[in-house]
Amino acid sequence: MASRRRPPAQPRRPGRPAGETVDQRGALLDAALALYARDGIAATNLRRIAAQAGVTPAMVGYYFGAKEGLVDAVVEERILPVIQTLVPHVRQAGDTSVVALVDAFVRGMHRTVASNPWLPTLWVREILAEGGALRAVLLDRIAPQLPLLMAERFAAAQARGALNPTLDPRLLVVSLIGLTLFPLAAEPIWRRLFDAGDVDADTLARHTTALLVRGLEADHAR
Amino acid sequence: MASRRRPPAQPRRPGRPAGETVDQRGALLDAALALYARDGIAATNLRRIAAQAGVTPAMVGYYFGAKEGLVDAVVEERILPVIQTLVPHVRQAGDTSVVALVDAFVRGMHRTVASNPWLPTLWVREILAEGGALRAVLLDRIAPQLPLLMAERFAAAQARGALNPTLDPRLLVVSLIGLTLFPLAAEPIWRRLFDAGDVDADTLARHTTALLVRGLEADHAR
DNA sequence: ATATTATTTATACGTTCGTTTAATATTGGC
DNA sequence: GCCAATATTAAACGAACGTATAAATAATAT
Repeated sequence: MASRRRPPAQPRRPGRPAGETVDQRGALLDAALALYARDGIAATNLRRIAAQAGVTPAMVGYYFGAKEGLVDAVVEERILPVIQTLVPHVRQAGDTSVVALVDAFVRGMHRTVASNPWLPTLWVREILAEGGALRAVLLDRIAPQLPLLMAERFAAAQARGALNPTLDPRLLVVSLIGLTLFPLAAEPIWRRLFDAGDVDADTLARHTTALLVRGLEADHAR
Repeated sequence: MASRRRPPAQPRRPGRPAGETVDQRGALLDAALALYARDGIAATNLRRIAAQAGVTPAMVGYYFGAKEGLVDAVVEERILPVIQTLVPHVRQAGDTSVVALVDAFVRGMHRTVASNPWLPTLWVREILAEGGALRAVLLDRIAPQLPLLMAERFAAAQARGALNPTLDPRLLVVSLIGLTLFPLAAEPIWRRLFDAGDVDADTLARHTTALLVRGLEADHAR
């Protein structure tokens, strides 16, 4: 866990540091991502990012021009690469069956979030929330690769009679997000609310696929 | 729609206004709620609220003490009353059947949001988002009346064999929110994403209950 | 009629924030 | 060994924000 880097023992004087230089630019990106996820982009000020990275606020201007440049770089070099890892996983689930596709998505999402816990929080505040800084990124860069692809596959499956015909293929994509990313984002809430310390990652995944595949019904083959 | 109230033709002088006084306090609450929903509580400054209410920022101090007092008053007098209207609707759906309970919740939520369009936006930013100003309100005031009640009913139904036994009754409440409030909050996104101008409120509600009751399966009685 | 209370504005204060500028120190090419 | 390019800090500026204060005007009580 990268916490505060430097207890500023003696405040550095200006000037280029000697010897092997550390990656201050990367440190700023890491600090920014961590704070963006914790507090939101708008609520995170450059002084805190700089402090966590162990540099002065002026370095943001030096490396990224301005706050917006830093946000863009975090998106490009830290966030998008992580989301890209989801794509092949879902794509490989081919046109075999709807259940296989849905299962691949649920598992892939859980795996991605397990190794990138900042994702749900960031998604809520910067994509789902109106005015979020990353909504354009979803619409322009992510959507064509994942949501639109899945909607097409659902529509095709429905056309060949392999999917509940009362569903809307596009809304089914929305439902999928609502049953995966949303519960992961709301996890702190329902854990406290229901005192659900016993629910582990596997229980959550099994509940989700069970609801999707079978619905509420008690008897499978009634 | 209550837009800017006063094109400040001639800037008022100080002093108590003559004649029949308007409800400036209520105007501040209305303006605050509208801006809280549009921009978020943290991002809304008192000067804008005051401007939309047609008064000066100092009136916030006069009526509510400070920013936090205004937020509390908006919660107490504008937000909680709306959420309360959901409770009897769901409560009346008694222990008859799980489908009836779920249906009552889906319909009730859609109806509440239809007449209070600010609800999903506010929910995302102030309850779902970490650090949101209203999460404590959910946990302390709303949760015991709705989510906990529903979880109990689901558990009871499952115990008597009237609900898919692979589901978790508590997670089912989370799933319900993820299939109702979340899609309503994300509506601007998926409408643009899928060019879904044809989807109306009824289509959405039918899709949701269809997925909940039956799941993905094509053949109901296979 | 006068005094007190209620309501409202103008103004100013202290803080925080994003950004800019000048200075300072090191590296690397010629 | 000099000189330009690179990397870094300290300091400060202007804008925006929450809040406090004093003055002003009307209503109400005595």
